[in-house]
Amino acid sequence: MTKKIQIQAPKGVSEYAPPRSRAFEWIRESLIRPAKLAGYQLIELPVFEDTELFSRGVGESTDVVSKEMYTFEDRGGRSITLRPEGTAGVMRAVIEHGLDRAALPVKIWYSGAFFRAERPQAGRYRQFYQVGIEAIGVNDDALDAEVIAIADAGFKSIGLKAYRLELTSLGDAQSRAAHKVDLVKFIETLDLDEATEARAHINPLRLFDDKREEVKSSMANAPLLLDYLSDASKASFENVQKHLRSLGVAFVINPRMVRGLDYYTGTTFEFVHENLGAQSGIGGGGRYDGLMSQLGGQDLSGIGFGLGVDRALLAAEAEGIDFSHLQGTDVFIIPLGELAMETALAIAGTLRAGEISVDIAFGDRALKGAMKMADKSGSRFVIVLGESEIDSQSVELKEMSTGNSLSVTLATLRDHLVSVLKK
RNA sequence: GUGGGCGUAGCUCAGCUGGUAGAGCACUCGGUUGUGGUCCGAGAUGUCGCGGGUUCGAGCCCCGUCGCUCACCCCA
Repeated sequence: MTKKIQIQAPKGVSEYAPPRSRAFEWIRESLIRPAKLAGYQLIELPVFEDTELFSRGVGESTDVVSKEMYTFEDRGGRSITLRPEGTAGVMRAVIEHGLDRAALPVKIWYSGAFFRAERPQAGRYRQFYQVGIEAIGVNDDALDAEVIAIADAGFKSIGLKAYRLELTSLGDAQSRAAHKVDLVKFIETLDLDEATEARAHINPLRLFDDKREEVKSSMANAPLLLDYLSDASKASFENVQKHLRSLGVAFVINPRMVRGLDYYTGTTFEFVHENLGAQSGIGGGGRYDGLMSQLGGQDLSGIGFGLGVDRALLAAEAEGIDFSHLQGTDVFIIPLGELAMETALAIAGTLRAGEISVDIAFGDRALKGAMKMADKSGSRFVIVLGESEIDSQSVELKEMSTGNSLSVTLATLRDHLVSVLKK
């Protein structure tokens, strides 16, 4: 006798089964809809790429690349990595297909699963979902602002309120270089443990992101990059803010914000939710000047964002957003007997062809049980279909929320429902 | 990689100082003939994560192990 071992999902993956999957699907759609309405076009990419794409694109010095990638060798001996983020892959595809040789900017959206080999915790998964956009080839402050506004519109459309948009600028190369000199000087005066010291050495900016109180307080007086911006960078950053204000997008400046990926330059931003756990970032992005040329393409700038679908769902749940409108079909048909089932199937087909969703009570259950099913399904209307209805070719269309019903002939049922459901 | 918490019916959990298991929700059927949401009745469901130890006896104690979870690091 072999012992049965229950197979479980791999550690740390996020999966969504009904009924929660309804909310997930709706949120994913809602988050990306503003981008579609703004002229962004879909790109479907592989979930795995040549490992070098990420080490070169995202940056060898990032934690994401150095210790969080799912990397393996394929049968041809190539080093393959499950994508940990979206931007590098989009850049690769844009270069590979020459999309950047058309009119600029190239405006792309994507949606899919990403992978990081981290220790899971609330809101942090090994497989997680993001939607994102990239606008490549135009350096325009108005575009920066619009990209941010699109992300904000996505969050607003699902009803989120308890979040803030944090904004900063990493400036141009010379601004960053000047700041780095002083920052390193400052950090050298601190008494840090070895691991933190090492991190500071790789990227001193990362110390701003440390959550430990002692590190936070010792960084309180650290020089801020925003104070080192060149005149041009400063003007550009102010311009982005001006556009955001006129768009009515609320934001706060966070000069201590740090992004985890190395390619960011200029405008960077993060959406932070207020009642999630430690993993409170629900989306973020920024401008990246050198990424494309780094990957062997033209020297074009780009800006984009990634929004966490899993976290947006958690945030929506934390805010108590109501998903009940997502459940149930428009119509639930209860056939009584075999002939009625045949008719029910035919009616369902006709209605569905008119974009009306229809469920049927299968399995020959008692009327009372079927009514309970209809009730629990959340369907808006129910139709009981028996001999008398078939004889008369008309049904009682009962609205579950009110209990009222209306007699409608089968011939006019579809048109009637289309007009009722339209509003 | 480091630290804390937890693993009991499908779900949420209770189980007192050790005496071989319970509630609520959900589910099925019923409360007379073709109409749900409330109410009432009946029913099904667990190798108490796994392995070892202590004990006459362990869901409760000890050791190990696996898993989940939260936090650090980092990030969506």
